[in-house]
Amino acid sequence: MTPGAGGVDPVPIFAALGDRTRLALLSRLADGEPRSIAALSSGGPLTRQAITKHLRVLEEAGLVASLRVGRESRFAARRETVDQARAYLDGVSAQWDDALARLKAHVED
Amino acid sequence: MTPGAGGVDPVPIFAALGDRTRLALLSRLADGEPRSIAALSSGGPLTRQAITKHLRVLEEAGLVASLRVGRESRFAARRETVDQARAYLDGVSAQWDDALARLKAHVED
DNA sequence: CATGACGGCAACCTCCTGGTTGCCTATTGA
DNA sequence: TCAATAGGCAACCAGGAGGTTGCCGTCATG
Repeated sequence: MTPGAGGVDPVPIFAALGDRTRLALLSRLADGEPRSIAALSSGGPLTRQAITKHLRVLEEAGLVASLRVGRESRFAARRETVDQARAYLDGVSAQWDDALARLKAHVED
Repeated sequence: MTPGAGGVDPVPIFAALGDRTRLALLSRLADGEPRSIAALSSGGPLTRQAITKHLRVLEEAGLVASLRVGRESRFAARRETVDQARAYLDGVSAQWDDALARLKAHVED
């Protein structure tokens, strides 16, 4: 968990992203428009229940937020969490750069 | 899989990242230095076999590359694949921006 | 050359995950 | 008011993931 070290645990985020169905759901929600469970499960081959479970996983990872409105619950993507995942990967890359920089400095001293 | 659309399948990459042990391994390897399986499994509580399995998962996701050297196989992180994951998340964020931009344009027309 | 370190292979176990089905509650609206 | 729609809850199931142990091949070296 070394890189970034920004409090947030990236593991559940990546785990949530590591499933095709969930990644597709997030992608559909990534325009910011909240959608109901029924809307999200219609069309696809999966049961409403399966979609619900995936949405809960995304929600617990913070990638999505739900809001109950009348008899339906609308889900929308949370950009913040996506950015945290990006930041973590940035940290990993930065580690590389630092190592290279140190190596270079050492060679040039 | 919509965002980025750059050929590479991001799902196995995120799935590989979505495990604490593997994320820690990648983090240790992210300085570019290749390390042997024995080196990577010494210290931690896990068996060499467990570490090996995790390394194979990382390798199949393209996050790591192995090179046999004498009697040991050395693993090193592959920056390229980390960047592909980042690029995917960039694509997700971009979808947001586009939607907002379209909305704004629509309001202002 | 014989011994120890490195690692692959396979069997096995347990628990979690993705998915289904059935049923029940609540809200909507004709 | 009552039927239809949206969704929650729980049980259940198959398969995969993470991990262990045991054993065997290979390379290095005292």
